[in-house]
Amino acid sequence: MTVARALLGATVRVGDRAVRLVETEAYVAGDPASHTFRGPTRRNRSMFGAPGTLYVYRIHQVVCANLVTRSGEAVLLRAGEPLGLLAVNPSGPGRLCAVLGLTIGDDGTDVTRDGRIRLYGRLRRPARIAVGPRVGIRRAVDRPLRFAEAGNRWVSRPRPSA
DNA sequence: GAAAAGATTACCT
DNA sequence: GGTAATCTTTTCC
Repeated sequence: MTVARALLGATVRVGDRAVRLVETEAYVAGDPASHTFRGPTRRNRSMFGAPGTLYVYRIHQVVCANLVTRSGEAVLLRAGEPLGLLAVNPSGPGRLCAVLGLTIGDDGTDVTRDGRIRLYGRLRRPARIAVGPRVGIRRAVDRPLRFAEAGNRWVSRPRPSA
């Protein structure tokens, strides 16, 4: 979850589209809410890959992207601030992936080697980081593993206050 | 092979 | 604030 905080303010670029991350969630080993909780499966195999591997999964009719930090642990990219002149709304995991053009086909991509998908350092440091419970899950709901840039308009609702 | 659950989103009350 | 849409993966018989 150290990485989840460090990613706030970082830039993610996919092809010619880029966003500045303003909201993330950490999923760690032994976390009942994590897809890795019950061991490796066909879907989450990339989440056990090397750090920097992209874990993309489909839920309902939407896809969400994670960045693997350690084997079995990953950071969910929840929202970003559009860079450039994008008339889009990357506020929310599904929307963010749609904006970046990420698909299930990008699952398992190594961000440190792939040229299309890349991570950049922070443009500017978040003024204040808000921490709160994660959203949308049914297990371990109370764990404060959600991180967002305080006051940023692109943070998805409900906005963490602490 | 069939049923249930899910890290979502949008729309209705 | 609550529920439906919608569909893939997982899990159980």
